[in-house]
Amino acid sequence: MESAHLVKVFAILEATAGHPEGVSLNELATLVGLPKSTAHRLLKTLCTLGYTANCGSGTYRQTGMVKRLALAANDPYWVSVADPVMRKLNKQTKETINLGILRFEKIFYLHVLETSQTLRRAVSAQMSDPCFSTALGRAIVAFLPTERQDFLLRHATIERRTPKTVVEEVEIKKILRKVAKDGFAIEEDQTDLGVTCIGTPVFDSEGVVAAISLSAPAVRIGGGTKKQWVELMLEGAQSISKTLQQNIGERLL
Amino acid sequence: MESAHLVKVFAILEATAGHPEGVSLNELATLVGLPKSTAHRLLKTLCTLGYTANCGSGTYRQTGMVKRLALAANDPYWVSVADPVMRKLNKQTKETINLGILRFEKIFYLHVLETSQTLRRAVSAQMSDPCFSTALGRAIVAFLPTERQDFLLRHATIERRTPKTVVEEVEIKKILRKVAKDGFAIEEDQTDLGVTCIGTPVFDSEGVVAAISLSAPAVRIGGGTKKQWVELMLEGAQSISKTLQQNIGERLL
DNA sequence: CATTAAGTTCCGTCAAGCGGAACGTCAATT
DNA sequence: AATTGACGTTCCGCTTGACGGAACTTAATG
Repeated sequence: MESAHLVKVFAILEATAGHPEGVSLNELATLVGLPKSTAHRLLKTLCTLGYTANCGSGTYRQTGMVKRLALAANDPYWVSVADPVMRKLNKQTKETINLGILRFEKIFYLHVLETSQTLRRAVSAQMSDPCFSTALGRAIVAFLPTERQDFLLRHATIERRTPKTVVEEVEIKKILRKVAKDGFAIEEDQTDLGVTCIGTPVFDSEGVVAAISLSAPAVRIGGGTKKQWVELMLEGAQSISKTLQQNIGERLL
Repeated sequence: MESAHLVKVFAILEATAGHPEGVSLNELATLVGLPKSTAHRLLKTLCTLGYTANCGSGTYRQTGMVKRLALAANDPYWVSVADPVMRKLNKQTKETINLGILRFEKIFYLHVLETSQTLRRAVSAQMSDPCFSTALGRAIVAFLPTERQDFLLRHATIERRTPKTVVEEVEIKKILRKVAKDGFAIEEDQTDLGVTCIGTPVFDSEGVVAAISLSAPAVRIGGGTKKQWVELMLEGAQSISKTLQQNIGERLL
């Protein structure tokens, strides 16, 4: 027979749509006509996938990810918001600045401003990279709810891009904790040998949605420079976040 | 382990989001990193559920249903569009006029204008009824793609509300074909004995999204009156459809 | 403190998803 | 017209993970 499973999942999603403040498990279960335990299991799965969230005391609500299902049209919007800030960073540092998002367990580049210097790592928009080895990825993942992090750790392909790429789950977890503590990610030789990246997270009103990163040959990132650039990147990301949060609802399509 | 299934399904949905014109199976499969046959199977399921559609020659696109997942906020919009028309019908006929939509295999009433007469069938917004026995439901289902109709026939609970309720699949199919041919649904004694309903479908740019119905005690619907009211209901539904189609995109949130 | 209602977890059963391989179909190329 | 290749679609045996009743936990109420 056909996927009865999906019918139920979507029924639950539709049902949560009408209740931005959250619905109780019971209400949901009766509304969609499902046994409590089944509704609960599905809801839990949806939570680990990030489409719903448990807002305490057993009530559930949709997250922004559901909107994003329909509105990948958001991509150009994010680019348009981030671009001015990225340009400024690009000018100040003379290095490559990227905007990336997490989509099906991979990092996709939405926007890339290349360094004007000849030694550069050439990426282009629409390309994707694994999410644990990139500063961009780490800057996003570290700020996701832990259940979603665990899920990604278990499912995302962990690819050894260079001999130095960290691939042990325990190590990755340690790194993510540090990123969460620091507020930014730094990565050396993880995706390409000789390339260092600084990644900083971008938040909308619901949490991380993207990150920006600076990537440059390690030889150009000295001690003082590094600290300075981290500051610039953090400021940049915060300024993008602020714009996103001010425009809540204005540009959802 | 956790629902790998859902991850894939949502990956596909997210991937289709960026391509309103449609994506080829191959592109999708490689984009989300899934074997072709798997991607194809999931896509087919999503199609029968109505969330994607096959736009010929093996390319697929999202339908408006994905938006509706996130935007049950559309409900008030539809009510606001339909209300003036419904009021007019209510005044002209002096009977109860309903606006309903199909949601997880049931008909939900979004808006009800009751007759002023004392003999009435009392429904209220937010209530739900089975989809095959109501004129409202039939008026919607009859205009859905056949695969989705079949799916509903197989999954929706077919409830015998009165001794006269039609419950045989073959009979229901026959009725739906007639509704599709006529452009409206008429139902007598199917949900409540002594109650007759006339249902007419409302379309947005993508297809049926709702229906309006008139429900009245059979004793008040004579031969001439019936014909006249069907005309009025058809006109009303068309006028609502027209408004919806003019506002494409304007009010998606 | 008993009682009820709601959320959460468990677990044996078995339906249903999986995906490689085989098959159709169409169009460009020789 | 035959050949090739690329892509969409279907098949089917293997195995996974969904199912949901019942038991358990927690919170609110009298």
